[in-house]
Amino acid sequence: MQIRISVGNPQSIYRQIADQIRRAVVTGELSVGEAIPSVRQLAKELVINPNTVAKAYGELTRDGVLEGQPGRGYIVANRKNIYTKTERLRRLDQVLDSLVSEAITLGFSGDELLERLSKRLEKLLPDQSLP
Amino acid sequence: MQIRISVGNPQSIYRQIADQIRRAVVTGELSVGEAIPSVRQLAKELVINPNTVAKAYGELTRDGVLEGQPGRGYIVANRKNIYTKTERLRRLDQVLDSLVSEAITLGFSGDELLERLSKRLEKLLPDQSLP
Amino acid sequence: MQIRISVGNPQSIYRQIADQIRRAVVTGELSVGEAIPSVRQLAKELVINPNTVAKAYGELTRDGVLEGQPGRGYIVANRKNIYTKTERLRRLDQVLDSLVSEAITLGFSGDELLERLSKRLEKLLPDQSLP
Amino acid sequence: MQIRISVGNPQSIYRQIADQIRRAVVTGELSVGEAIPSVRQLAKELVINPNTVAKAYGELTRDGVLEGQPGRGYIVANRKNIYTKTERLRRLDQVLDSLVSEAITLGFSGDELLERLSKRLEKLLPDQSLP
DNA sequence: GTGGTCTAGACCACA
DNA sequence: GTGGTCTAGACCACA
Repeated sequence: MQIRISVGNPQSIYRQIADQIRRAVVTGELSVGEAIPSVRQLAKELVINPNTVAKAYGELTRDGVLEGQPGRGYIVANRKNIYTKTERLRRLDQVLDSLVSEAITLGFSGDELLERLSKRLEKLLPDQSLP
Repeated sequence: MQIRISVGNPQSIYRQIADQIRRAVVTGELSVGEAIPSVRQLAKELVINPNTVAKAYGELTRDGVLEGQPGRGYIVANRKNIYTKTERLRRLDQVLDSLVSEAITLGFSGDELLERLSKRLEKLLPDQSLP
Repeated sequence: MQIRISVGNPQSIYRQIADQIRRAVVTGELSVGEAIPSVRQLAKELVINPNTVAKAYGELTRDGVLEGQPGRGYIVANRKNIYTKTERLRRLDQVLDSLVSEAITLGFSGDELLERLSKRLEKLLPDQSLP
Repeated sequence: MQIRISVGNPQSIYRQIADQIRRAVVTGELSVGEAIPSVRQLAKELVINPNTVAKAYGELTRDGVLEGQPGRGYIVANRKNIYTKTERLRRLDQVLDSLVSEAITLGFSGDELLERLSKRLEKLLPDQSLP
């Protein structure tokens, strides 16, 4: 898989990496058990500090998206929900609130936002079929 | 107008203030030319650091929502959009893509995500009616 | 509260810090809403790098033990279970397996281990009364 | 004797090997003076790096569980405890305290913890009978 | 080779 | 003042 970062910093670098891996897992570009680039390899490729990559991988591991194979890098983990329903909603709402804020700042209305999300979902998840 | 902040961390305080003023302008609660509380007055009222209020007003001024009246505080500006439609959509989509990955990772489906966004919008923007 | 670290490294420094704060919360030495030392202050006190303290606080925040107050440091969070029953058991078992390993290495039998845990519980939680 | 490893990450591979040999010695499955598989043979059998096996044997040798027979592999040593009772308890308590904090943080009570430890012991040490 | 920990220190956002 | 991000780089554990 190909990861790209942009220094035009809307998002921090480690977040850009984590997001892209999340997306690749979600879209099936990466499958369970598949190895991802090692911390050092990716850092070299992107010309960033290994610590930054490690931070992204660490977050993904804590969220159950990746799994460290001691001494042999990271693989895509067999996903399962580790958070309670309440906690999952809390996390979703937190992200949604940021989104709404950002949308308002950009001058979009609630309806425009909903419609645009719909379109992105169709594009990102053409074969809608998650739990 | 009445501004409220909550220390519950989801959003930074300056963003809470800026968003509330944006909404008030957008819903017509504040009209063009109307004066808003001074930096010091609002900071005192909310028991927060004046820098925080100044940061919010500064962002709103840069975005053309407010207009500083040297020596006499801020008034609601005659608003105009700064970004082109394309640029605004590009920025929104960036945030939306991040949201979708995160939501799916948390185990939500596209439909659940849309529904939840709807609910948050009702809560955050009860009197919907944007430009 | 007083945090102490020892370079005799059975545990990494950030882990020693996290453990001690966990314990202080559990025993009631720290109560909900109480502020803990700032990252920089504690780092200075312990003569270690701020990043190391930040790592400990970060873990505790992710586990819902602490809560960051943007710009104003960390406080003890209102605890709630964020993990599913399955995940909580998985995490407990992981720690238990390490413990058993360590106990075996030290030459203790299973019965001795159980008995000793009993004693430690009495000492650490004299007023047993958790959910 | 039959050694099994699992790549599921809880314990490092070398530790899994060392623990299994300790258990076998302790339960009498391996008796004093008995030879164990050579580093290369076991590594080949488990399809792992010989360094990993060597690391396990090294630790066991330092702890007096095994004895290297120059040129002829390792045998089970006539075991003696290296640490004093006090030192062993001190080390155990350190791990136990860490366990208790973590368990309570995860929402388990002392009783649940004891019960769960019991279960893990049954699973990990089915034929209980230590020195 | 792999990742994990830690330091020293810069720079930024926010209160 | 607070924490967050990132770099450069050392050293260690493990495979």
